[in-house]
Amino acid sequence: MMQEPKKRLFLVDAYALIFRGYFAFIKNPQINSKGQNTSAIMGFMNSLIDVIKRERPDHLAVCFDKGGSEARNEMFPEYKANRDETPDAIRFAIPYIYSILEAMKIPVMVKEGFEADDVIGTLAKKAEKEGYTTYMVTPDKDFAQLVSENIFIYRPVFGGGYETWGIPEVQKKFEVENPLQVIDFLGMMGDSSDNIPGLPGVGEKTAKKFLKEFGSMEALLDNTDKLKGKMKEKVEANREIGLLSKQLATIMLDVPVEFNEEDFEVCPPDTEKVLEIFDELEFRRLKDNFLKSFSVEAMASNGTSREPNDAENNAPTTKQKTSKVAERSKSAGQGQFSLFGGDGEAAANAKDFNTRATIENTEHFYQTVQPGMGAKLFFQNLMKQKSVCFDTETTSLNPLEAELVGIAFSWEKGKGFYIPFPENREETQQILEGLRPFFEDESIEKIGQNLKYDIKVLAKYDIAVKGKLFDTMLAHYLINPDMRHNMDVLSETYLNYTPVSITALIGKKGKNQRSMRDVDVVQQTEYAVEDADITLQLKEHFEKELGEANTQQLFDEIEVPLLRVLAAMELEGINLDKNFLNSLSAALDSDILQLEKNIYEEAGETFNIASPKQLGEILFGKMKLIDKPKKTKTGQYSTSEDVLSYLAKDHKIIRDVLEYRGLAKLKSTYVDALPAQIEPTTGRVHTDYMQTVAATGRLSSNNPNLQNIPIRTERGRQVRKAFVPKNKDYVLMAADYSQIELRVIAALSEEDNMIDAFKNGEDIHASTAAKVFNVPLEEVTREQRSNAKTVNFGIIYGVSAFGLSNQTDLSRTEAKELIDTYYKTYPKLRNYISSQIDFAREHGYVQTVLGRRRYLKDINGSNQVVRGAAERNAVNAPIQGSAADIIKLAMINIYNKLEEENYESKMLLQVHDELVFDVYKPELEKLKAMVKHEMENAYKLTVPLDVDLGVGENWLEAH
DNA sequence: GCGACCTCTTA
DNA sequence: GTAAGAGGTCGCC
Repeated sequence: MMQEPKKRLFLVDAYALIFRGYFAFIKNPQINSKGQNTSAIMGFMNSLIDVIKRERPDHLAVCFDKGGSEARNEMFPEYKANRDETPDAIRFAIPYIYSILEAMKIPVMVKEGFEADDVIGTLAKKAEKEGYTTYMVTPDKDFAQLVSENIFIYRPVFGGGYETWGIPEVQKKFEVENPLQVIDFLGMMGDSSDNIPGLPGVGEKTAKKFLKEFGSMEALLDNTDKLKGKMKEKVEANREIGLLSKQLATIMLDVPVEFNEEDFEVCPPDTEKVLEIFDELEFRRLKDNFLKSFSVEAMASNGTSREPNDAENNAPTTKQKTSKVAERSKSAGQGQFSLFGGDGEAAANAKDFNTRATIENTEHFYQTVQPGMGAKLFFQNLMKQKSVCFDTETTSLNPLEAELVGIAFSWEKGKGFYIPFPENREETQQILEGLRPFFEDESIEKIGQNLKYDIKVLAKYDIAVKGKLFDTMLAHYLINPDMRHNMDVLSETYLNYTPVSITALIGKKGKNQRSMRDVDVVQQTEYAVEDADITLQLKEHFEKELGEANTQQLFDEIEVPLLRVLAAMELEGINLDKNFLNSLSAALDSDILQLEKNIYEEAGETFNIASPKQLGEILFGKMKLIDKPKKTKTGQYSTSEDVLSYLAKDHKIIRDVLEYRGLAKLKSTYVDALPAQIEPTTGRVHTDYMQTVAATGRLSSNNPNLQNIPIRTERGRQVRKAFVPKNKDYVLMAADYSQIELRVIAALSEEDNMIDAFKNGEDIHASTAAKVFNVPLEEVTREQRSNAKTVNFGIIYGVSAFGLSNQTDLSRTEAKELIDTYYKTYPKLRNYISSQIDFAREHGYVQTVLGRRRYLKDINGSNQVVRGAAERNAVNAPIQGSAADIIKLAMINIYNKLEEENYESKMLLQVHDELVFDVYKPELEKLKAMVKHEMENAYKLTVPLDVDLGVGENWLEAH
C-alpha cells in the first residue's frame, strides 16, 4: 500500500476497543461451541485487523492499562470507583488478546500504575519530536486534548470505515479554540464512567458556554462574579472539585516509557500461531479476513475477493430495500459465515452458527452483463419473457439524488443478470435507452420489492415502468400488515435464506458508509442479482397467499395502482416559502429567550427546560408545586402536558414552561426542520409516503412528515402559510372528507339515527348532543356538543368510561352514564361493536369494506389488558382502515383523470382524510368539480360522503 | 453513535 | 381509548 513520506505511528487503546467490541455484540453475543463468549476478542480483533488492512502501518503498538492510575487514585480515591465489575467475557478475552498480539508480533505497551491514556499520550508526544505523525486508535473522546498538527485520533467504525480527528475536528466538536481546552471541558462537565465529578449542574451545554466566555476552568473560577443565581453559588462552592476534576481529566505526558523507533516496527506475524488461536476460538471469518489481510496478495488489489472490507472510499449511502433503517446487518461481520460449499443440505450442518441457507451454500448462477455480444443476447432473451423481476442499485436512498449503479434482472429461480453502469451520466443514459423497450413494454410484468423506489429512480432518467406490477413488499403488507416487510425478513421467514448483508458491502449507516459505486462489480452482481432472485421467489410464494386471503383485488386495484400515484406525488414535491419560515424562526427565537429568562428567574436557577428530568426536579423536587407528583414508569416526575396544564392556572412558571415547550417544539420540529428538507435539485420538499407501515391501511409520511403539520393553535398554524403553490399561475386547493370515520361507522353499523343525521346534513356532534342530552338541536350548548364530540370519537377508538372521563371534565360515573345513554341513542352501534369483537374472536382478524385484514392474535388472550387492546383494535381497524381504503380509491381515480385529461394541476399531499393540490388557475373550476365528485363517489356507502373544498395562496388559506 | 424514554404534532 | 413520525435528553461505553 501507499506509504506517506512522513513516518506514521499507530497507538491502539486496547481496553477502549475491547469494551467497544464487547458492547457492539451485547445483543448478540458471540458464543462458540465450547460456550465461550468471544465477543470482546472478536470485536477487538476486527478493529485491529481493519486498521492494519486499511493503513498498513509500519510502526504500531497496542497499549494496555495496568493496575489503574496511581497518581489519579492518590488525588481522588473515588476515581473510577463506580465502574461495574469487568464483564466475564472481557476478563476471559485479555489473555487471548495478549497471545494473539504476541503471535502477530505486534508490540504491546504497558506500564504498571499508569493508564493506557497516559502511555499513549507520552509516546505520541515523544514520537512527535522524532518527526512522526501519530494516530491514536481509540473511540475515547478524551484523547482530543492531545491532538496537534502531528497527532490525530483515529476512530474505527464497525462495518468498516473510520474517522480521523485533527485540530479542526476537535475545534468543531468541542467548540474550542485549542485542543488543550478539551481538558477544561471534561473537567467542567465531569465523566460519570470515570467518576470524575465535574462542576455540579454543568453538562455539555453549559461547559461549552463557559469555555466560550472564560476560556478555561481557572478563568471561570476567577471570574465567578460574572455568573449569577444558583449557578454562581454552585461554582463558587465547588472550586476545589473543579480544579481536581480538571487534573483528573488531564492525560499525563511524563510516563516513564521510551520511544525507540525499532521497538514499534511491524514484523510479519507468526501466521501458524495466530491461526491456531483463531481455530481454538472458532473464528472462521476472522481467520479468513486475517489471511487475506496478511497474505502477500493482499497488498495488491483483489478483484475477485468477496470480502466486504475492501473498498476504502467514503461516499453516500446506497438504496435500502424497504425502509430507511438498514436491517440487513444481523449476520454481518460476526463470523457467522459458514464455510460449507455445495448445496442447501450443507447448511443444515452449520448448527450453532447459521441454520439458514446463504449465497455461500446455495447454487446460483448470477452473471454480469458486459457490453457487446453478451448484452445483445441478454436483451433478446429479456424481451421474450412474460414476467421479470428487477432491482436497481444506486448511490443513495434518496431517489431524487440517486445515481444508477446497476440493475439486476431475474426470471428464473437461482439465475439472473446484472447490468453495471458507468459513472458517466450520458453513457448510463445510453445503456438505459437500450433497456427502455423492456421497461416500457406493457405486456411484460415487472416484479420488485418496493417498486416505488425503483420507479422514482428510473423516472429521473426519463424511463417509465409500464405493464403489470407485482410488489412483494405490498403483497406481504396485505398478507400480514402487522409484520415488517423488508426483504431480509421476508427472505428469512418465507425462504429460510439469509441474503448478503448490505452492510457487509458498504458498511453501516453513518458518514463512513461507502457507496454501492465503490463496491467491486463482482460483489455488486452477487448482491443485486441475489435480491432480484429472492424477490422473484417471494413473488411465487405471495401470489398464492394473496388468493387465499382473498386480498387479490385489494392488491390489484388499490395498492399496486396507488404505488404509481404516490411515486408521482413524491416526485412532484411541494413548494415551501423559506423566507417566511426564517422570519417565523427569528420571532420564535426571541419569544423563547424571554420565556427562558422568566423561567430561570422563577426557578431561581438555570437548567435545561427541555430536559423533562431536570424540569421535574425543579418543579416538583425543589419547588414542590404539587403534593403527590405523578411519576413516569421509569420513576421520574412526569411533566407531561396534562400534568402541567392542571397546574397552569396557579403557577406562572408552569404557564411559561408550557408555552416554552410549545414554541421550542414548533421551532425545532417544523420551522427550522422544514427548510432543511428542501431538496436542492428541485427546490421543493418531497415527502416519502410509506405504504406498508400503518397496520390499519393508512399511509404514513416521513422525511419530512407532512401529515402532522400544526393546525390547532394559532401560532402553530402559521407553519401552514409556508406551503405555497408552484408559482403565480397556481393556487393550492385542499379537499377533505367531512367526518369520514363517523360516516363509515354509521354505515357499517346501519345505525339509522346516525345515518339520518348525515343524510340531513346535520352537524353530527350537535345532533348527537341533542339526542343524548335530550334537548332540541338549537339549544345544544357548547359544552354538550364538545362532550358528544368526545364520545363520538371515543367510539371510533373503542371507548371506555375511564378513558372518556380522562378526556373530559366528567367524572367516571358521569362518563359511564353518558356512554350508556349514547348506546341507547344509537343501539345498533353497540351491536356493531360487539359483533366486530365476536368476529375477531372467531376468525382471528377483522376487515375493512374492501377486505383489508388485520389479524389480532391477542383477541382471545388471557391477559385482560392485552385482550382489551386487541378488542379496541377490532373496533377501530375496520373504521380507520375503511376510510383509508376509500381515500386511496379516490386518489387513484383522481390521478387517472389528471393523466387522461392532461391536467397541468397536480395532486401533492395526502393527510388521511385530505388531499392537497397545486392547481393551475385556469383549471380551478373543472378540477374542483372533478375532485369533489371522485372523492364523494369513490365508494358507495349507505351514508353520503361529503367533501369540503378550500382554495388559497397557501395551505392555511386553503382550509 | 445508538437506543430508550418522554413529549408533542397530526388525523 | 385508534393510527403514525420526530426532536431532545440521557445513559450506555
